[in-house]
Amino acid sequence: MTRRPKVPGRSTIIDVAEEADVSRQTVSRVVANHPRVAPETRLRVKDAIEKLAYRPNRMARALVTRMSLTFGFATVDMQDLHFGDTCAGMQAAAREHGYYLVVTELDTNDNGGMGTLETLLTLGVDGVAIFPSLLDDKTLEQFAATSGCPVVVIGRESKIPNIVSIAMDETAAAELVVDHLVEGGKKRIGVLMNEMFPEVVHGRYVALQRAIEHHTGVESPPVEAGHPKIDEGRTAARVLLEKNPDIDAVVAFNDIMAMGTLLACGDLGLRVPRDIAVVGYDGIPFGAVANPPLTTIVQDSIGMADAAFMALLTCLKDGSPPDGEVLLWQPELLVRASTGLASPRT
Amino acid sequence: MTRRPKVPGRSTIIDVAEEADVSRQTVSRVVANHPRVAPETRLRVKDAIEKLAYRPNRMARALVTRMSLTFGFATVDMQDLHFGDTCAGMQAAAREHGYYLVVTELDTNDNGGMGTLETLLTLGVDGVAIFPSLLDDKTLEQFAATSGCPVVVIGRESKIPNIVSIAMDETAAAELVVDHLVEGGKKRIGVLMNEMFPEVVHGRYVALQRAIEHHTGVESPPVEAGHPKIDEGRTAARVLLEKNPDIDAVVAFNDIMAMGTLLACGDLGLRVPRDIAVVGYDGIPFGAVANPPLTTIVQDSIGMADAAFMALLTCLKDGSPPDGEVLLWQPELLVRASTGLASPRT
DNA sequence: CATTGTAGAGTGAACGTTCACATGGTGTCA
DNA sequence: TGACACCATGTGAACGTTCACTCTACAATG
Repeated sequence: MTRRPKVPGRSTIIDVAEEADVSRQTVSRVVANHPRVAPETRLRVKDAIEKLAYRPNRMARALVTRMSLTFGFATVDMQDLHFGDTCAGMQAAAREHGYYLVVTELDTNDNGGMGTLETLLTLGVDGVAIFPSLLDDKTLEQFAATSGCPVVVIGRESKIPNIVSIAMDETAAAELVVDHLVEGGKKRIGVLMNEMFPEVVHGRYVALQRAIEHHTGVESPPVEAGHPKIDEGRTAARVLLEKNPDIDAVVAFNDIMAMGTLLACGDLGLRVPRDIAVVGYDGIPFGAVANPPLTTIVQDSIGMADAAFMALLTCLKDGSPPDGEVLLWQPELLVRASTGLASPRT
Repeated sequence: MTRRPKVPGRSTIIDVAEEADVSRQTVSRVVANHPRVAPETRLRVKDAIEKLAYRPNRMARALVTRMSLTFGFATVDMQDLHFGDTCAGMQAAAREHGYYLVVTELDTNDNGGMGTLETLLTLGVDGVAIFPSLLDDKTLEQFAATSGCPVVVIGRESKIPNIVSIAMDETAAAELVVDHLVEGGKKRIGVLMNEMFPEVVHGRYVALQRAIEHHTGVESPPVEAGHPKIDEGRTAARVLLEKNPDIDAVVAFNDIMAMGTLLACGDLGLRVPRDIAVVGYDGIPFGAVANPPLTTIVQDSIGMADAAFMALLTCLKDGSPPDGEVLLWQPELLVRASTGLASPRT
C-alpha cells in the first residue's frame, strides 16, 4: 500500500504485479505473450489485468525499447478528401503491421508547418509521412536529416536526400488529360492552378504546359491561380475565362477547383461540355455528382499509402535512412460527361 | 563519451548539457523558459540545442509529469467532412492552449472501435473526444470509468455518467426542417436514415418522427436506411421513393445521403424541388454545388469543437470526472433551392 | 550421489525527463 | 562582521517499462 496512484483509475504494471502476487517482469511477460510463464500464473496475472483495467503505458515502453510502434501522418488540410483517402490507406496498412498512425494537421502559421512536424517528433514517432508539404526541398531535407527517423513525402516528385518521395507521374497525367481534350476536338486549353503548395503545383503546371505545347503547339497556355476551395476556384475560373474568351477547355488543379470552374461556366452562360470542357484531378466521390459529372485524373491512393508505409517500415528494419528514392505512380483518366463523350483509349 | 546514441541523430537533454557544460536541470530550465537562468548560460544552452537539433522527448516528460499535454480525437470516418470540421476546430483550440491533438480513425472491426480507443489511451493522452461513436452508452460509460481521463462524446444527446456529451438539439432541428417543408406546402415527408451509428440515428429519427406527426398528423412516416455514401444513399432513396410514390419531400440523414437522393430523383424523373423537396444535415460545402443546391441543417461545428476541448480541459483542471453533462447546440436551417423558395422565418 | 540442464520467476539498471531539494556564491543590512 | 536573503546551478529520486542478468527448484544424466 505504499504506492499512491496520482492519477486515479490508471493502474501500472506494479499494481498488477502486487494484485497477482508476482513480479513486474512476470506481468510484462504475460502482456507480451512470452511462453515461459506457468499457465496457472498466467491466468492469475490476466485476471489481475482485467480487474484493474490495466493498460500498458506505451510511453514508458517506448522509452526503454526506443521504438514507439507509431508513425506520424501530417497533412496540410484534413478536409481535403484526396488526403483523406491516403490517410485511411496508411492507417489500414499500419494496423495490419501492428503500428499505430497518429494523424495531425500541419499548422502553416507555425513556421510553415515545421512547428507541427517538430512536435510530431517529440511525440516519439518512429517515422513520418507528409502529404503534402508546403516546405521547400531544402528545409525538408534538413528536417529529415535531424529527425532521427525515416521521412516520406507524398505528392511531390522531387528527389530529396534523406527522404522517400511518392508521387503520381505528372507527365503521364498531363499527357492523358491533354491528349483526351485534343482528341475531343479542343484546341485552346486554359489552366487553373492552386496558389498553395508551390512545389506540387509547379510540377503539375510544367507537365501540363509541356503536354499542351506538344499537342497544340501553344507555348504558354492561359493560366490563373486561386485557393483550392470551390468559391475561390469559381472566382479564379471566371477571371481565366473572361480574360481568355476563346478557351474551350479548362484543366483545374483538383476536383474542388474544377467544380468551382463548373459554377463559373454557369455564371458566364457557357455550357459544359459543349462550349467548354472541364477536367479535374484526384477523383473525389463528389465529382461523380457534379453537374455535369467531372472527368478527372485518378491515382491509386491506397497503393501509394501502402507504399509510403512500407517505405517507412523498410527503412526502420534496415536501419538505413532513405536516400532520395522517388516512387512514381501511374495515373488514370476517368472520363465523365464534363469533357463530352468518352473517347476510345488504349 | 560514455553515452551511446542507439538512435543516431536523436540527442537527449544530457547531450545538450555536456555540450553546453551545464547540468540536465539547467537545460530543462532553458527549455521551459524558466526565469532563473543567467543570460549568458541561457545563450550557451540555446546554442547547444540548436547545434544538436535537440528536441525534448515528450514521452519521458509525460512519464514524470503525468501529463502529456495531448488529447485524442477519435472518429469513425475521417473522410466525413462533417467530422473534419469539428476535428479542425478542436485542433485549433488545442494549439491555442498548448495542447496537441492526436487524431485517429476508429477501427470498427476491432471490438467496435474499442480496440482503437484502448490504444489511444496507452499513448498517454490526457483526454479523449469521440465523434461519433458506434459504441453503446453502457460500453462508453465503462470505458470512461476505467480510462483515467476525461471523455467527451460529440454528436449524441444521451446522458452518460462519466462523460460530457456535446450534441445538436435534434428536436429543434427536426422542428426547423419539418416546419419549413410544411410551410412550403409539402404534406408527405419521407425519411432516409443512416444504417450506421444507431445511437445517433435513433435520436434524429425520433425527433423527425415527432415533428412530422406534430405538423402533418402522420404517425410513422415512410423510412428507409442506407450506408452514408452517395451511391448507397441513391439506392436507398430510390427504394424509398418507389415504395412510396406519394412522397413530396425527403429528409436525409446527412448531406451525402441527400445528394444521393437528388440522384435518385433524377433516376425516377422527379424534379427537385417542384415534384419533391430534399433536405440534408451538416451543411458540407459540396451541398452548395449540388444540383440543385441543397437545403440543409447547419450546426456550429467550431463552437462545438471549442466546447469539447474546453470540457476536457476543465475536467482536467478541476480533477473531477465529467458527470453526465449534456451540452446542447442549436441548429440553423440553411435554405437553398432543393426545397424551393426560401420561406420567411423568425 | 554429484553434475548439468532447464523452466519459472525475480532484480537492478536504464530509457529521458522533471520535481524537490541541496549547495555555493554574492549582495544587503543591522 | 555576521546573519540572512536570494540567485544560479547541481543532485538524487521517480515516472512505468523492458533488458540482461541472476536465482531457485527440480528433473535428467552419468
